[in-house]
Amino acid sequence: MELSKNYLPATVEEKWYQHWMDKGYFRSKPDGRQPFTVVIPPPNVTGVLHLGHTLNETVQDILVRRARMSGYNACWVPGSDHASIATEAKVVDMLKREKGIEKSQLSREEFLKYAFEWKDKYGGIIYHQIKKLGCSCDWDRVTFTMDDHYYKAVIRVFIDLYKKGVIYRGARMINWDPKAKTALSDEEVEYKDIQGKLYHVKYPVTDAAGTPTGEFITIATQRPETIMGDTAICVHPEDERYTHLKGFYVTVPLVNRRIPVIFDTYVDKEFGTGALKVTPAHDINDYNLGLKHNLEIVDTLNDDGTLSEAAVVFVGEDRFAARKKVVAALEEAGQLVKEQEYTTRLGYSQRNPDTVVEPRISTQWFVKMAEMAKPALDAVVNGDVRIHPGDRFLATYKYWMENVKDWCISRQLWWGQRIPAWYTSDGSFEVAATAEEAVQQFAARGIQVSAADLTQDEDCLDTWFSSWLWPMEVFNGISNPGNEDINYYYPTSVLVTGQDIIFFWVARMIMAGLEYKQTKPFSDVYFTGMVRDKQGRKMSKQLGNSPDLLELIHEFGADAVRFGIMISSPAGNDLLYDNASCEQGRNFNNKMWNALKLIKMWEQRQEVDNTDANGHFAVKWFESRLNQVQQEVAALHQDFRLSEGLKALYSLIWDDFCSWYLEWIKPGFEQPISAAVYRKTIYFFEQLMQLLHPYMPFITEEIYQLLDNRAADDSLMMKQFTSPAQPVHSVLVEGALAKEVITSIRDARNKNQIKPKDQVVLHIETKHQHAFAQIENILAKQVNAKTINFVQEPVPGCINLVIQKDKFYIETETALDTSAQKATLLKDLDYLKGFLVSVEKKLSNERFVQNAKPEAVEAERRKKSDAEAKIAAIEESLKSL
RNA sequence: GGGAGCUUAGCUCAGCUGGUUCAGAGCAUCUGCCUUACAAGCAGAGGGUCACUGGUUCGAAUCCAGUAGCUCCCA
Repeated sequence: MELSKNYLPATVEEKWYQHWMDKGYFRSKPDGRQPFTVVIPPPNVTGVLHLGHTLNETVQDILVRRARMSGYNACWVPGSDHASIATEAKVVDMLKREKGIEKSQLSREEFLKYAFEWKDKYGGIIYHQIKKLGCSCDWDRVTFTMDDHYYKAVIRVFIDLYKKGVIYRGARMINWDPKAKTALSDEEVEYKDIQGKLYHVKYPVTDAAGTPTGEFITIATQRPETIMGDTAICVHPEDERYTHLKGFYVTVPLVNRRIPVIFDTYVDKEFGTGALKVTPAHDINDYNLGLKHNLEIVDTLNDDGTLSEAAVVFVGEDRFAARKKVVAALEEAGQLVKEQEYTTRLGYSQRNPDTVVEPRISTQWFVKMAEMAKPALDAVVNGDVRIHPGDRFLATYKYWMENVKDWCISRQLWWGQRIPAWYTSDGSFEVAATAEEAVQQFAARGIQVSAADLTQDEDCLDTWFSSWLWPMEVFNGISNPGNEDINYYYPTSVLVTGQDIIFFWVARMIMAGLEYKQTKPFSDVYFTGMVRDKQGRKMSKQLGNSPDLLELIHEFGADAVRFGIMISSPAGNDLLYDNASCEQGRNFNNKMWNALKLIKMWEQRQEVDNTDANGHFAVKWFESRLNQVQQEVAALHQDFRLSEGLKALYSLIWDDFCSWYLEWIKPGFEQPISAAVYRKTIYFFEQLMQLLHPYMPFITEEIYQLLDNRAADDSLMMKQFTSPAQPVHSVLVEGALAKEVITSIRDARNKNQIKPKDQVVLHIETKHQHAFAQIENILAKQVNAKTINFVQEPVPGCINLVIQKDKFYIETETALDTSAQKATLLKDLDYLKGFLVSVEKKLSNERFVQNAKPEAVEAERRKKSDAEAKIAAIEESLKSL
């Protein structure tokens, strides 16, 4: 079969993915083996995979494939979550744009029908991309957080936690997204530094009877549009500027409401004017102050961020438009003292990044976190759940867990699990799975109602309230506890995810796992870094610096993309993505492809003889080298240092196998090759492909299949690793010496401008002739030497080289520049002499000899004798020049 | 404001418990090669006061303290 000039990934990838699927290799069923379970961090159904996902999925596939080849029953469960806010927004948008329908015109059921249609249409895109990337997920296990069983599981957990008193309903200050018109949890708010203004506004002081004293208090505020909601002015009790105002009042500008001056140490005397306007409805700190001082709450905003009736002025205006108008009105009234530039931080909705979150008092559902946090914290602190890399995130995790606040889980949305709370007309409620059960519960309380009298809570649950059950419910562990799958696969092995969702998800999954399975959900957490562009900027749609995954795969091939993203991705660090690394991956593919072509050329040229392949130094050496790297890679995997594992394999394949080994065994033009060496070479290549397979599944399978005749069921992806033999140290040392000698001689040839085609005669003066005798042929070929002689003394008129303790004389017809050689030798000599001095100094230092470890002293002694031998060799060489 | 981390070659990063397997890798750069697997390649080479200042030590990129700069998390 004719092999193409370069490796062509497209058809190969298509072919093998289909083959693996057809054979059912990705499927997992419980059996007698140990499970290795990974659940995909559900990407949400709104989008496409970006490079961050790509990194994530690639890491998971590497772990899963390697486990599958190491005797484990590997199970990787794919899925996606419903992304309540983001998806609902997209569906609302689509309805308006494409069908001219407003959400308000639809019933909940009608809306959900559209949402599911939308999900079916776009949810598959992500799965398609994961497949293109070569991921070995068990596609029979795809799970969606709105699946029937999943929905029920979420409701079951809600009811259970409510009954345990962990979930409660109450009015609290929450984060409000006025665009999505829903509450958010604290974690869904992202803070950004903003250049804002501080407005200084003066409020006229009145006495208790309401008579103006003629005095004013000036406050500084960033949000003048909330003035109408002010219900007090607060000053520090020890602030002498204000102590005389005890018992006095001020009049709120524009609305002329009389509010008290209160005193609290909460106020910072140094900030602004030292006087704080208190707006309990619109600021969390003001809210707390209000609670403490029994202040009235005047909510001046509607749920869409416009001013409400309570604001009296500018009713219906958006909060930011109202701000301008209020400022203008204050100025006109002469109550605006000054404006000042001011840097502040504003909270933005994570899912509507252009929307400023509004603190708002609202009745919502909450999960009490303190009790659940405790065991989840312990699990990580005591190492039951191990976080990689290292414990860099331990401090963050600890801090959050120790300071965790209650979790607001209700969302004013339709796309999600509807809260199973049932209300009577007077507002009392019961939490139950169905209206019928609620009726019974009411009856138990002595309240007689019928199901028709009850209305269900309009709100749905936070998406993370479903995601935190993921490692359990993908195996129906909540909806059908104790089933075979959950018993076998749980707890899962590794969770691979971004560090940005450590609180949203990782922490909460641990809580849920401990609550419902009394066991951690996973043993290891591997945090990947963030993918940035090569200038270090975050990937973003606005910058347009995020490449499209399918285009990348089209351009370079999936293996090359996987390579590119892994090679530059040290564990946990951010990775600066550059197309160049995919190019490197593509070139690597090509290198392997060409090595295959070379070896296939020999297939018909085998010469059966009696030689033992291990008699060939190259074979002996590469075998050891292979074993060595195989051990290294295993150790790196233990530590989740996947990037370094890939580097080791890249170098083993490209440098050791292609550049050295293949050149060493390569027969001359149209010459035969020893059949034994050929078989061994096939074996090595197979081993290399197997080691690399988890990283680059497609090309490795393709090469594996082409290397030899394979049975129909023989697939590299299912081939089990064998444990590596011990590398032979002495052989590795000899190999390293051979490389050094070859490189040095080539360098000498270069420096002396000997043309590649010009042959030389090499004379070797060594005490270890046998070491060179076994590589004589290799050496001659690699340095283009006509003959090699072993000598006992310097050969005049040659290029002189000293490598380790041996001397080499290169005889050539080219005119030699001895001064350059001399200079090189003198430079080496100089260095060695300096080195020797430092070693001798150490050895003559009594404190060193006494204090240092014996091995260290011994090492120094060895350095000394080595250096002396080298110096002698160089000096001799110099003499002969 | 509180906390965590980082600073090593032009770029991206390795360097675990202090000692030449300590100053490394990949990419980029330079030189020479169209050598019958590969120019998406081959063969070589040159790049670094290990941020700065002190300290501990016989010995520090490595341990300690301080300084500067950068990044992230939290309020």
